[in-house]
Amino acid sequence: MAQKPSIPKGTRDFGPETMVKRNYIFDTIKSVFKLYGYQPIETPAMENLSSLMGKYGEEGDKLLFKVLNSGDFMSKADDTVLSEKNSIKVTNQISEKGLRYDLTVPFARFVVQHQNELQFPFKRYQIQNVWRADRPQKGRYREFYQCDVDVIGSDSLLNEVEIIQIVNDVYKKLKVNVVVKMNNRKILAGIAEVIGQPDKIIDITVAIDKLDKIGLDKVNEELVEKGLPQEAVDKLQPIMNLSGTNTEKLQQIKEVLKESEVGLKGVQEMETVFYWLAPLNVETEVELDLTLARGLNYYTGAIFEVKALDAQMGSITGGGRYDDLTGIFGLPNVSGVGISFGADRIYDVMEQLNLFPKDTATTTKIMFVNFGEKEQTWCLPVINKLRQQGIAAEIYPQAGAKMKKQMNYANARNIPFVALVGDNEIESSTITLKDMDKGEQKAISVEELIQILNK
RNA sequence: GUGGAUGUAGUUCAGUUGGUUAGAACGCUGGAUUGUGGUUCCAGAGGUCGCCGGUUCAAAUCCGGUCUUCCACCCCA
Repeated sequence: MAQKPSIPKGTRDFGPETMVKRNYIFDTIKSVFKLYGYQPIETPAMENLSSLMGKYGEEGDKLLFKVLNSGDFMSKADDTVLSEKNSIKVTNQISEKGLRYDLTVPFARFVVQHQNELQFPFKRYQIQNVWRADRPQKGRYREFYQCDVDVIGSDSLLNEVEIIQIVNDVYKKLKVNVVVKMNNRKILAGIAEVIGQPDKIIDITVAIDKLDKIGLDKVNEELVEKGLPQEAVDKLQPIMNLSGTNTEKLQQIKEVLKESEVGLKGVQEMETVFYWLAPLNVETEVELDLTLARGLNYYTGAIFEVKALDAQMGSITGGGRYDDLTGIFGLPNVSGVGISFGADRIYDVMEQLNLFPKDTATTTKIMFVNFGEKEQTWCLPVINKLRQQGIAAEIYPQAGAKMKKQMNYANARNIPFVALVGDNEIESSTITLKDMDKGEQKAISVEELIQILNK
């Protein structure tokens, strides 16, 4: 007895209607990327585990899918390691490949490996799926697509400005209302420095990040729990209570950070970005949010996060600047900045808000009813002609199938026109064209048919 | 990884304190209509009640395990 087929947890099949909508998102994003001069690359689904481990923090390592070695890997494994039953050590013995967790780290690897073939600053885009062994929920999958743009080999803040423009253009095209939240790791480092806890920066940022969600009191509790002295937590309070416009916030934070060189550098970077952005008439709101932390620990400068305004969903796009990602792979001092659009979450948001254009559902424009082999033979050259004109056309493949069945098929597939060619039409060299929406039909010539369908 | 909910026809869901042969709507197939779909009418097919085990004379219903989906935490696109 055949077992019920299924797919792994957190993965999905996509049917035709879903794919049409997904492609709409991919095409839109891709068109904007190209418009700004980015070039496409792809990298393998698998990377060497050594390239992936340690880049996403401790949590990230756990969420990596590891691929077993090929062959009789167990016989080669060290017995003492196996008997220890330590998962991490055993993994090292039996797995040396893993599925990519994001597109940024493979990109850094790519840049280092191909540095001599690339023209810097290198602007690339990459649209591929990534895998995370997370527990699935709404808007969280184990396999999902990221659409990344990065520019590497330039530390100009113009790139940050460009990324904001790209975000604006993409969401304007998709008709999704969003807010771009921005922060800077240097400011966060400065804060840690000023309160005398520079090595606690990760704990501090992770806790501050939750301000919206759990409130000030709980954040303070968590900070104390993580081993921060009370006086340091106290010093942090004015920062968490910042308010006003971006400029006002920066003004206040500058005061707090006046002792910290890094911190002031961060503030200055933000000021520059906002200054250059101002005359560009970007409609999307860009908000300085000092509670924005982002977990990925390779970020060193600007960090971005984009949230949909009209739907409840985690961040749908995120990124930032990384000063030394390529350093780990042997190419130091190359700065990059990029951002990643989460296609699956964007899809969920657009589905919720009903933002997909209706006509994307149509594929074939006209279907020829198949009355029999003789009629079929007459129709095929006509269909060829239509296709040469770029008109999507097809014929029902079963010669002489019941009319009702054929019409039903066209209707179910949302094909807007049906052509009927039987004895009468062949005799007079015409085609009876039926408009499925209006239900009207008329006899016309092939030339007229092309004209009507080309509209 | 921790805690909670969920699973019944292709789909969305009913199903009483455990009690004959598990239902509805929509969809599907055939017919009314042999050159006309979307409306209507008639008929029909379709279920190991997620999976495995246990309690019971008897389990969709109670218990345990497991998997899926969803929710919260963690983290994130």
